[in-house]
Amino acid sequence: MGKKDQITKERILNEAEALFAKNGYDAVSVRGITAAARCNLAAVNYHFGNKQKLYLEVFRARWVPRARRVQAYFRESLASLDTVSTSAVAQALAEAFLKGPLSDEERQRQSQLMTRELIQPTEAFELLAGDILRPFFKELADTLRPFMPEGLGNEGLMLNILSMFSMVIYFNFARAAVSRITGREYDESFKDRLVEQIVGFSLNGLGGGESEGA
Amino acid sequence: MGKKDQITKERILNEAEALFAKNGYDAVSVRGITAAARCNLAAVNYHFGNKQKLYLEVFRARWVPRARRVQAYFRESLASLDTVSTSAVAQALAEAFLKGPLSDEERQRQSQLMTRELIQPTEAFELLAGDILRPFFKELADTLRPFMPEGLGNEGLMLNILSMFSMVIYFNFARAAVSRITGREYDESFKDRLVEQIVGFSLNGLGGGESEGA
DNA sequence: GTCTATAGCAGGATAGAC
DNA sequence: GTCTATCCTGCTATAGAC
Repeated sequence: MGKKDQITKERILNEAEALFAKNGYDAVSVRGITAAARCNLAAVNYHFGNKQKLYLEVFRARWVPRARRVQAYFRESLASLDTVSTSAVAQALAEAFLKGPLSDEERQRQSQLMTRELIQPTEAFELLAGDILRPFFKELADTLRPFMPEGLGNEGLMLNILSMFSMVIYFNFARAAVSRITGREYDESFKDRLVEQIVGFSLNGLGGGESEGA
Repeated sequence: MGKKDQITKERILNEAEALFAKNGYDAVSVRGITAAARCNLAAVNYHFGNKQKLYLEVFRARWVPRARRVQAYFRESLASLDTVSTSAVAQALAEAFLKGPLSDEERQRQSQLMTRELIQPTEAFELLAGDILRPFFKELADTLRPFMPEGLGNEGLMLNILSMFSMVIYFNFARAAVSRITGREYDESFKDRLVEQIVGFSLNGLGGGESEGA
């Protein structure tokens, strides 16, 4: 993004995204956004109608495309392998989300925006769930299905995927707590460690369906 | 809570907690709180000083004590067993958090308040992490340590605990997404299913090959 | 498309009566 | 301890100049 002459609309979108992710919808004022975007207060209403529509546009124009980039990265990681396995899927998933194609700042924005919608869904949740989560989980299910025990139903498979997913997003959004508990900063070496952790933890959970139940 | 004549201070705390959990700090107004508590606007400032101090008091007077109840429930579950195992710990943990001593409403409040602080820590995070999370994770580590492989350092053990924890809180706070993906409501039978899922998934992740418990 | 100016209202907080 | 009345700040949104 070397473009200094970004049009105002783009600058607003960028600053709005950063602020909404960091502070949440209600804590962010249109004044704060336009000040950060070095433009006039009225620009938000001119370009987006109102604050709520700007928030939705952040998801449409920023969040969703980045989620697709992460998914594409995941897909290419898998495609580059000779043989797929559960551990390969877990590895590709954890790497895509924790190291993947996004900058560290983008990754934080992405997971903060999503987690806020998971806690307290708004209109944006429909977009997030319908356009991204549901299709992606479906894709993961299709990929993992051949490796799952025969007795495992679709629900069991989905819960396994959600369990993996919970770790991936937790280690992204709860950085403060994770750093405090482990005493480690989120540098490259710790992210490698987290990928290793998620893969190791998931691998057994995914492969060991037979130890469930009584 | 049959007391209709709760003193105003208590009513304010209750309503404030519900509103802060549901909508987040910034989306909640002192006017909204006092209206819900059927008292005067000035009562918040009289009893708590200001809005921020009321928010902190919600954690001190409501969140922390409830977290202790959940921990006590977990401890008693373990203490009631003849032999402790990794699967028993995972089971007790998942049950304490997903079924445990709290009402469903309390459970939602609790995890929403915590998750908001995990995404975006405020002063309350110090309380939450210092008084509850850190000691509890330490306790879990001491309990699980004997069952872990010799090669596993403290960091590995902590990451295992955090992995379990991530599932537990995810299945509490991301109800909307989980329901949407699985197509299931959070009734008792589904909560049982989630406990089973967390135990099964964690058991192997924790390296519980020696899984003869419960 | 970007600006200034302002309407119109909701927010936190306080003063002072009771 | 609870109330009413009020201050003042900051918010969203719009009108209209340029």
